[in-house]
Amino acid sequence: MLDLAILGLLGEKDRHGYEIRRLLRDELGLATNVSFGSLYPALARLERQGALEAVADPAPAVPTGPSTGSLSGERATSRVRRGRTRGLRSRKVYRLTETGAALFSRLLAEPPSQDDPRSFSLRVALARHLPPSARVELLERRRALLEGRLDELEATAAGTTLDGYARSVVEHAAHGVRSDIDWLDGLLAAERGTPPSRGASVTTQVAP
Amino acid sequence: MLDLAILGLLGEKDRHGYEIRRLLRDELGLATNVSFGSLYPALARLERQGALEAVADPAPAVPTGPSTGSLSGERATSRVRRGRTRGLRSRKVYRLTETGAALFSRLLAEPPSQDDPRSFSLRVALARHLPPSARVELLERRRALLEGRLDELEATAAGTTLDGYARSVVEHAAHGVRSDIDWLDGLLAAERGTPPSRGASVTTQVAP
DNA sequence: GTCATCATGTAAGCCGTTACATGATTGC
DNA sequence: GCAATCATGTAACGGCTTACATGATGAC
Repeated sequence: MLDLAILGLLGEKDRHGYEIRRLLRDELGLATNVSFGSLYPALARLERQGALEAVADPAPAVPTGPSTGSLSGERATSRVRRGRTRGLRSRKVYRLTETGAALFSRLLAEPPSQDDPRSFSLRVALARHLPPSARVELLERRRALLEGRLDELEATAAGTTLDGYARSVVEHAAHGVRSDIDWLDGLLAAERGTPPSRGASVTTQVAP
Repeated sequence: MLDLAILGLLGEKDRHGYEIRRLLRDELGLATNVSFGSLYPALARLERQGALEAVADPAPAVPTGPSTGSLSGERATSRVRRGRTRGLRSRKVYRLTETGAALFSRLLAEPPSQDDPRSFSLRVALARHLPPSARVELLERRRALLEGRLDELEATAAGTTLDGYARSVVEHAAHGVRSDIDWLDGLLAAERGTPPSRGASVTTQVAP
């Protein structure tokens, strides 16, 4: 999970750990901040595995390239390089290697863990890196799973053993699942180029 | 989390582990089955702590008594005792002790972990055991938390850096949070004896 | 007599957390 | 010069999962 998210973020551009943490929170859906105690070890591990490599700092100045985003990088570099001799406890910027890119594809393609909805959401958030057929399969698998869960929830709600509070919880859960299914249907419709219906458009237009 | 759920279930009546697992799934909202590897150790631990005690077995057959409680225990014992000499690997039925009941109240009252929505849902499902003021506080705290989360999500969605898929994920998440808030508002209204509005009633009437 | 289901448990390990420790940069 | 914030890391631990091992019961 974390690995996949990190790799995905690093696919866009080189970044350092602290920045990744912020992006994890508000670029991808991961509501809560990942803790450092899990982020840094993950980065270290990925580096050991050869999926990432530390690039002393991004953009060794010298604007020889047409680089995008290098400007800020350059400034950062010069700042660090110029820095106090004590240096080295500054940002550590990582770059995705080819091995890492391959790992990313592999992780992204593998089925999300049944539980932990974040595993699924993350894959959708990164869906642009997936071939269209894989996208549809991802969405449809999830849809089937939710359909099953909805049945269970409705069966439970039909039972008579529940008191008001417990029943309300179950009914609200069922409502949430229905809403998820509707969302997936919207995404699937967009995926197939079939606008769901004129007038009532899906909340988001997904196509590039 | 698990402890609280177990204690809650055992508060109603004596049960054995396997049964608890089933109830965890479809009586309380806990969608997915708890694994044995986590359930049985939890039961053992609670027993060691004196929160539970094993009562050889409750009542198989022999409808001699109107018994609630101890009588059935005796009968159960007899079945197990009578059993194949190899016995003893049969069901192990637990009863909630007073210590356990106290522990239950304590756990139920303490604030749910911010993450893991199940922690909150579980408390709502068991809300009948909570004094009304605690119920309202539980719901309002959650409401405030969700309100904050919604702001964050909307801010993220407003950002321009997201591609279609990521944006859709964030927007759907925001929708879910709004739906949760509406649900809480319904529960709070019911809690205060103020029916939300005529015509559009809440999905569930919570009052006894 | 054998298969499915009910029932209890142990062992290893994953994935994350909190708490702690440290250093660098910026603004006042 | 000091505080806030940015930044990286380690240590200990927690809760849950999977996989494994075992036994009892009932149906056919």
